[in-house]
Amino acid sequence: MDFLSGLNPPQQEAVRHVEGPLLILAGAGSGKTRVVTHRISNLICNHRVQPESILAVTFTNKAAGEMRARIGSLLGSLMPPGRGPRLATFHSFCVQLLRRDGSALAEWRPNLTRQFLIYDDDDQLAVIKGLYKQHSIDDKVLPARQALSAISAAKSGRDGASGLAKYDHTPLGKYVAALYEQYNEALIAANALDFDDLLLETARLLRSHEPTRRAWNDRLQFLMVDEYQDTNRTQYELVRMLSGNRNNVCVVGDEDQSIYSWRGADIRNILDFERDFPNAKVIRLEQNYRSTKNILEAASSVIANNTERKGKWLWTDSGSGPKITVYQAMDAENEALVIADQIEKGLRKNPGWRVAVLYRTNSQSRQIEEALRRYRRAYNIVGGLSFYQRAEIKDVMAYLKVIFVPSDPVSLLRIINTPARGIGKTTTDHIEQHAREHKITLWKAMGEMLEYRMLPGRAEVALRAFRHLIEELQAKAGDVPLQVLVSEILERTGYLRMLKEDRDPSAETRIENLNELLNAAAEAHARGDNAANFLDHAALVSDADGVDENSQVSLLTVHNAKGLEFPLVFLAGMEEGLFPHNRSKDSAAMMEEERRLCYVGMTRAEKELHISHAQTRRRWGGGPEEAAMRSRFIAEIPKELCDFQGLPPADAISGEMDQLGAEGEVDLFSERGYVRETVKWTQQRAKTPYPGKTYNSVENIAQFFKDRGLPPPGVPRSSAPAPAKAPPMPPAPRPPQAPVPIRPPVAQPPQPFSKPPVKRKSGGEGSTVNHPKYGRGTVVRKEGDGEDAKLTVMFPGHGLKKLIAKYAGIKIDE
DNA sequence: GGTTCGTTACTTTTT
DNA sequence: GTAACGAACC
Repeated sequence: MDFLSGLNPPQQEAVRHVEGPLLILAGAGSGKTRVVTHRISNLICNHRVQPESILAVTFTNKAAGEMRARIGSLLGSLMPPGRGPRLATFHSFCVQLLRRDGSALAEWRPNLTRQFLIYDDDDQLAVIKGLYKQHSIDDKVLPARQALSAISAAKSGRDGASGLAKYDHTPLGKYVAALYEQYNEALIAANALDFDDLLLETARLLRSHEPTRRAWNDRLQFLMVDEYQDTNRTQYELVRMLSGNRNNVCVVGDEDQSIYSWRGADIRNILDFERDFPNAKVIRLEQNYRSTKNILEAASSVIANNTERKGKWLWTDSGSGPKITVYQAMDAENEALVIADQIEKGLRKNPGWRVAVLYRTNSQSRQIEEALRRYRRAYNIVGGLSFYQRAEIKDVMAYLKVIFVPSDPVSLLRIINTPARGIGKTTTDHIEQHAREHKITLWKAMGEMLEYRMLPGRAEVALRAFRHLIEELQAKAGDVPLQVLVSEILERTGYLRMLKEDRDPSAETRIENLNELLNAAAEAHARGDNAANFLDHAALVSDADGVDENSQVSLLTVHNAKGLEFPLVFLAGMEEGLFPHNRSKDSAAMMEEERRLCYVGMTRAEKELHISHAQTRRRWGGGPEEAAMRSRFIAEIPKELCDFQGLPPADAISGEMDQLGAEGEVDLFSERGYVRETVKWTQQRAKTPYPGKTYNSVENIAQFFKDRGLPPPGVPRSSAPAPAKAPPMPPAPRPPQAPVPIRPPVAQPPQPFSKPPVKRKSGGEGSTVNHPKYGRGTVVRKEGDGEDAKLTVMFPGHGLKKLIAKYAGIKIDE
């Protein structure tokens, strides 16, 4: 079978390459995913390579899934059913390997069993804070977060623990080294691995345990690594050891897109590849298939200011396309409104386009979200606080961990008094002290103290009841499906009751999140996952996994946009101090990374790129408006490629002024008042008065619309399982009068959402169902069939609910 | 022991 | 604008 057609010569060369090391320097948009998938297919189909003996490492789980799907469709029936290449991120591959062979590590890491827990960021922080408490270290002297990042840098960096030496001469020095030791000891004692450990311990296992290494070298014949420029030292070692003597290793990367040096990524891995793997073949992919000429030239001009690069100049066959608009807003609010306005205009012209708003910091999303909500435009936000990071979800997951691994101190302390059950600080302090003194786990200490009646009466009763509760759940755990266990946790621990009795409006959203968790557990069970897989999954999902292609508008950081493309891209907040970020101003190397980040952002755009910045911006809510200068990166774009718009820039070159308003149809010269007029009109049309209160947290979005008896505008947070697309809206009457534009031309307000096509079918989309709690609702979307079908149902007064037919106990009306 | 309220610091980027 | 913490109350 031919996997070469439609590819350019260097792409073909890469696909044809079989044995030996290969470095593919793939510029932005040069079709590298295509090359990788075609190459894997070629190996399987034409070179009789067993699919399982290929390991391809991607940057996100989502990228792995997409690659799997593409290879599947390339090979079709040629792929033996139920088989396929191994596709994973470094972290998830390491978890698989350690869950399988990790016991051998106990020789070097006492206590380690294959049932280890994965400690995420929160867990790590809890460990540090526990140590602080133990040693009475003041968090103000050395913020726990800072200690953690120092420890992580020491673990994953090139210098190892000696990297801590730089703290020696600081007031914190005496703590850091000790903390590093004790932190690691705590994890070892808890049979837990943090993200760094997953890589480090896998490397140690392969390095030190020959049978394991040999087995994996036999198992894996071909290795591929995507985004190689963002691998760290440990990942490099893993690549070396996994490739064995064969050196059938193919790495794909672009030094201009290296944006993770701050978490240990080492650009030398790609720069030195030819030295590390002698006889490596190098292939450059320099034809860009993604962007217009203008966008590509602008991005290339920016990145050309970096010195630390191999140097290349991408080219494209495509037309020049429109100029890049550079909009100067009065303030951040205006910037957000103008972006929302431009999204409406853009989507009216090109209804099928997917749109991304990219920014440097997550906190910038708030104002953009608010602007989009004013326009009633559904959006998908990636990152920020993800589903599995929410307190209520973490609480329930902590119960699961305690049930299966009662020795885990972090989880135990998290839930021992959540909901409040009379086990207070004094009691837990006692238990912790007892555990430390006798060098036993908290769980054991708890047992001993109960056995020997070492606690005051009230505390003892409470603690005994808690222990009993956990033991009962443990007894059940093995026998029931995961979702039943989760539901038992919610009921028996009183967690659900606690939320139901909570008058705080956010409690309701949290209950909804827990329902989502139940759904997720049911799905996991249906897939054949057990509790351990479920916990692994929760720890390893990444923000970028939450990108939803079905969503028309996505909000995300530039970091999360890596590897993605959108016809219409907004790059917001291009100001000195923000992008490039203030913290990167100290060193030239960090500034170059900011520039690479800017390059990544710009090259996401296929058709149109809109850059914006504000003259003033508040650093935080209550603070003052602070003057902001536009980013140096804007100045690095050739002026003839730009269309300068918005307020006359204070720092503008006079020639730019001529451009203002000259472009005719699309005019971005919207003062705040003008955009407000547009918004007002929009709201009249949609009959959704905007009360002036800011609904700035995700929880509040649902509330906002619920209060008004309206369906929510769309997907709230990406990481939560996504509800269906925008639900039907009541038809809006025409406004009495269009606003008098302060300046020409008028922005057309967005159209109200049209009703999705209704299929009349029993239990299908459009049919009515009856739910025991929510009453009658309309099925908006249906996935799957029979009793396993997943229904997204609109319940008037309760909003959108995603249900699994079998568990929800709903009746379908005919 | 639990809850409420006021103060504080906070914003890079994330597997 | 808000999350996290601690003091002061119940």
